[in-house]
Amino acid sequence: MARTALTRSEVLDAAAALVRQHGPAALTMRKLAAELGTAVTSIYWHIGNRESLLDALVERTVLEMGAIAPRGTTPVDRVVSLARRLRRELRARPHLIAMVHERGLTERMFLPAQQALVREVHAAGLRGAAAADAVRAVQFQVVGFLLVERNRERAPAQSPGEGALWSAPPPARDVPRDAALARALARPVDPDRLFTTSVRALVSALLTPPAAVGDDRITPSGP
Amino acid sequence: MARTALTRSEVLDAAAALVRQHGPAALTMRKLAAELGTAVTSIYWHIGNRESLLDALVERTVLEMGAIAPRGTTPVDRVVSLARRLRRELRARPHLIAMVHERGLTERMFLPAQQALVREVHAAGLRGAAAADAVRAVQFQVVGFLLVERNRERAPAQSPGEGALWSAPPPARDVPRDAALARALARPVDPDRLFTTSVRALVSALLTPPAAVGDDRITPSGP
DNA sequence: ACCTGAACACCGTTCAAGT
DNA sequence: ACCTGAACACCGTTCAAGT
Repeated sequence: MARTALTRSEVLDAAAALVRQHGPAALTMRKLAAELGTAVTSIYWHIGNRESLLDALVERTVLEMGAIAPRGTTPVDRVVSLARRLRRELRARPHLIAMVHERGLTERMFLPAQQALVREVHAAGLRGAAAADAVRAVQFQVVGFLLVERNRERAPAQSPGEGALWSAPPPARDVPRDAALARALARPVDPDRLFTTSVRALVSALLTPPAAVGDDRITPSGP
Repeated sequence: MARTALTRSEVLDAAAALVRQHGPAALTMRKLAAELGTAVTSIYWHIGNRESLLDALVERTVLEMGAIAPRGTTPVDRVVSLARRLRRELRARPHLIAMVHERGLTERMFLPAQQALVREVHAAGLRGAAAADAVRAVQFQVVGFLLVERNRERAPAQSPGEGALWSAPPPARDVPRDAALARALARPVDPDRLFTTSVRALVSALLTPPAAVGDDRITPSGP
């Protein structure tokens, strides 16, 4: 009995520790109370129910996600560097990022990064709606890649995986027989490389003006 | 008492219905048993525990996800059409897709689509490792976009959202003041349009070799 | 082979009662 | 203002027992 007064942030710290080590499922109110040396119900007084506890945890993570500075000289390089640093930051907090995602707050967490993107896209000469499109395309691309990547890491060995399927002869009739391609697809993905390649392709297509060599693109009209 | 013999697929049907309507959290063994008119423990005999029930449900969804045929004439158009049809298919099954994702099976679910991509990328003239890179870049892009989109839909009105932040003057010093851009970013995202724009940008950057204007593509006979 | 109820060990949450 | 234990309504899972 008679421990020092329980504080909200103390509860959050303990909860964050539990989540960090064993994932959000391991965070039960009773375990948390035991960890803190209090009665379960004290937590309710300070934070409310489990849901708002998780919300508070997520809120914290979002705030910790500060602004990021780009590097490089060309606009494409700078945007790519932004994307890569974002990716590194997020990969350091897998569980909490997942919880941010589950709560639909991923976008908000990315707002500082969005502002940096706006700066670079503007510097590249894009204006108005076209600039906004470019910013959002990159943002979706980066966040999306991270989610896919997280997904893949959780299930490292799937069966049948790409490897098994592509080292055998292609099952569908009209899939071309390209040995080098099949070999490449049978190898595991190198996320670093794929990420950089993808972002660079997207960004250079978005930032370089169409150059108008007899191209058919005018304004995209809705389908 | 005395209902017709319980079958595995009957259990799965009932479970799928529960998930479809109220999400996976609403799928409790007791509710499911009540729905089926059996004892809770009968389910254990047929399927095992809750986890393997969910696994079976996910397995089913993956199998339901058949191959998809591309449309259009140019390689870029055909790849974009593949991406768009994939997106439509997946958006029809939000809860189950989320469960597939949680189990790290998203990649496997996309294997048929991957084969279609290989076909198109090959037809566009890419070979070997470069072709594999292109296929994977597109695949990650599509899956990633879907995950981000799902995330956004779950939290339609975030505060402070992009809107609030961009309709006020930019908080960071060196964020450029571009009224049209700010207005565009304050408007809600149009996912259809953004998706098509992004995929098209990525694909055209990946498929068009840096030079070469006069090349003819090598035919696929497309439906 | 299939199904059952009882029991166990866990949950989150509420509430009246303490200080 | 802060903390408590008891109690409630839910879980998933096991198991011995039925047919």
